[in-house]
Amino acid sequence: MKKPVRAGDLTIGDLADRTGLSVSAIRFYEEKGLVHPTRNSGGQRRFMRADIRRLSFVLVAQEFGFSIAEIAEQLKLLPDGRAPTKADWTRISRQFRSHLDRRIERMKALRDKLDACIGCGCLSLKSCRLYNAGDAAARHGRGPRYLLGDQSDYLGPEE
Amino acid sequence: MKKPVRAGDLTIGDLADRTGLSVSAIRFYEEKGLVHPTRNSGGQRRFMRADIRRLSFVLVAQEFGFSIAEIAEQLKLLPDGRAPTKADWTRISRQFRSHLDRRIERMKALRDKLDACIGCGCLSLKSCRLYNAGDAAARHGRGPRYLLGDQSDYLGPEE
DNA sequence: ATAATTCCTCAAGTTAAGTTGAGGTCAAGA
DNA sequence: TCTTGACCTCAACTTAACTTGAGGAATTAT
Repeated sequence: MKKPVRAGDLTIGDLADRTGLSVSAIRFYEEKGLVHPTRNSGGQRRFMRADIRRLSFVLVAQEFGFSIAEIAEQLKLLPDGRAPTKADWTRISRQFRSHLDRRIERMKALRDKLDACIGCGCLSLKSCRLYNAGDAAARHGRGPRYLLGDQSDYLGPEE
Repeated sequence: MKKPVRAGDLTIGDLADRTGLSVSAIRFYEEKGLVHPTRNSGGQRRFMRADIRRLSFVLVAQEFGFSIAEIAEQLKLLPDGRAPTKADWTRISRQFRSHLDRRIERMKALRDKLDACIGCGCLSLKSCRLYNAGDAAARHGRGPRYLLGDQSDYLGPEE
């Protein structure tokens, strides 16, 4: 009958079973600062039960397309030494929700632009000026100037 | 005064200027089958104006989180030899839109689960059974069993 | 006709997010 | 106790999506 050495302490394998992550992924996440296990006398990692939730959060955030660095940023809002309280989780969840909302809004905006573009058939020049320019959340220093149907489809006055 | 060799033909540099992509990225995309330029007598690539739109589509789709492979799949719906017509673009745009809608719905569903989780504070066990299980679009063979607050927070009857 | 650009290929490097494997230690159960 | 399974570290490999650089050819500008 396998039971935790000390109630509330989990081995890396336990945590893997409970989150669905691989052991190697959990070690990797530790390296990236997403979890901070302690070590037992023999040098093995020991996790808190709260880490199950921490890693679940990581997985969900990844599904939403957040990078590990961004997730680490969010997780800094949780206390490190003690187990997070209800208030701690509520705070981080709200923060996260607002990030999500922004992402969803951005997707919808892009989709609506695409819709407009379908409407015009994406072959006329003037009627399809769908810029990206206003998207605050656009990737740094990259991205398309226009959506579909760029004004440069028009060769210019010399033609 | 720089002008296209033949009306409608663009060098890789022209295309880079017009899409905001780097020259190397365009070569890379060719390799991945996203564009199919011809070559001039000297072996240099020559693109059609329609490729501006093709690459804009690639950029937008990437913003939405589609991989190059997925985008290539979509672009197969466009004719390869001739320039795409309005009907061609309408078809692909509609296809794409439905993919988008599914993605947005999925995000919203996840967000709502997260909301429920905020409601319960994510610390009670039984009240927070937010499974991923039903998500058809979940990544293959991976992902969290539960959202935040796994039932395994409950140590079991032996405690 | 030259010089300056731009283009070409091919190989190697880069970042993110992990996985895999070698070689060795720790812990749990019979 | 002893063996087997779980764990440890560290280095190297993997895929996606590109970038960078070397060495050289084609175009364009003067």
